[in-house]
Amino acid sequence: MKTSERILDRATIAFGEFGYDATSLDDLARALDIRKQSILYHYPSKEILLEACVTRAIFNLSEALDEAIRKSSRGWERIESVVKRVFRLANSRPELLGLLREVTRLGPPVLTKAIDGIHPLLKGATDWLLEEMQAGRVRKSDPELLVLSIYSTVMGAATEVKLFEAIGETSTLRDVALRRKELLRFLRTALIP
Amino acid sequence: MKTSERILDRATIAFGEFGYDATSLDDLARALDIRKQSILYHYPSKEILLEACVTRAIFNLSEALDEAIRKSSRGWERIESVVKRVFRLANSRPELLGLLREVTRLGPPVLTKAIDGIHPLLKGATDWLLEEMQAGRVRKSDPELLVLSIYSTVMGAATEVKLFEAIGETSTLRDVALRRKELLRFLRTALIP
DNA sequence: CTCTATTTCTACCACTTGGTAGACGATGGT
DNA sequence: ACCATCGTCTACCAAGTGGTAGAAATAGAG
Repeated sequence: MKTSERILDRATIAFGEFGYDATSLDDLARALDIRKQSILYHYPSKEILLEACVTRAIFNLSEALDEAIRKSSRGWERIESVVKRVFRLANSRPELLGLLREVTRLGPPVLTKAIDGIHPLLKGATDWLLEEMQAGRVRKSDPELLVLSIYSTVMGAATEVKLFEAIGETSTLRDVALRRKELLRFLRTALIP
Repeated sequence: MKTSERILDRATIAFGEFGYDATSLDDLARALDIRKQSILYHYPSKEILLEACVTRAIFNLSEALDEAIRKSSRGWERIESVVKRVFRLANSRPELLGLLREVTRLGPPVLTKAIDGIHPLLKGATDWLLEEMQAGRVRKSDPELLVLSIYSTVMGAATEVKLFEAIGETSTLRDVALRRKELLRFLRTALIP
């Protein structure tokens, strides 16, 4: 595989899992068994590397969500499909969601760029929700706030696995599935009239 | 005020807002206009300082929630009272919730200690929810998972102000109140039969 | 005032950080 | 065979990291 891609993969995992500040270029280089200066050849600074990770992560995320959206088009089915896809993603590539959360923590300027990438997704979601509300398939309320509510709920449930583990909740596949089911019920009663 | 308290205040804000790794002892000392070694006199290491911050933050949090709980005892009223209190806290002392989130990100060993402190709160909440479910005042479901769902929902809504701002949502007091109202409606329809 | 304990300071230190400069080697086109 | 481009390397560096040692200041008790 191309070195630049390997760096991006590893950096995304490290930034998403341990955080930007806690990950040094030396750490990355060691993990990749190359020299730090090779990283800096492909990505001239740590921040540029971060931006590259974020851009690609958002692209991957959009892909996954688009796929989930295409699967079903209306009402609860689509919401369910999206939530399930996010959970699958949280399981198969936790670093993607982790990175996203990390970015909101870091604030501008990375956050600003990230938002630009996510904005179409949010816009699409609010527009769709509005339609569904008007068609009476979703309880009426402010669609924009609703999207954010759902976002933080799903994000929280999907990413706070570490917390659950520390509390004593186990995290086998079945447990995660159970939480997903519970969350879906929670969302469904809140959203569907 | 006692120096050790001043250090604790400032460190809690810094750790909660910018993160543990991004905050150096030199930064803290500068902000407090004392020398780094004075910090290390009161708290022999950075990690010990963090633990002290977390312990106190959790104590403050427990206090606030206990107060909210005492205000009303049953059904939706109590949930509403607690959520409102959390939002007030997120507004008046955002660093407390920020620190809590930071700790879940950092993982053990700090997280382990933090959980010990939070556990009674969670236990109280699940027990109470179970009672309410049996009394038919709250929709029946797994109380433990429900607490975690509510936790991440409220936490998300309360802390992701930065994200909202970056998206373009303004964050005046009125806007926050609006989001709170929306969240309460969301919770209410999901929880109350 | 003096003794003692507490607190804050100056002066360092070993180590890590992100980043620069430039040598060395591979690869492919002419 | 030659050269140019690309990629990786070694060798450094200035700034910042958490932390130690011990000197100076401060303050309360006798």
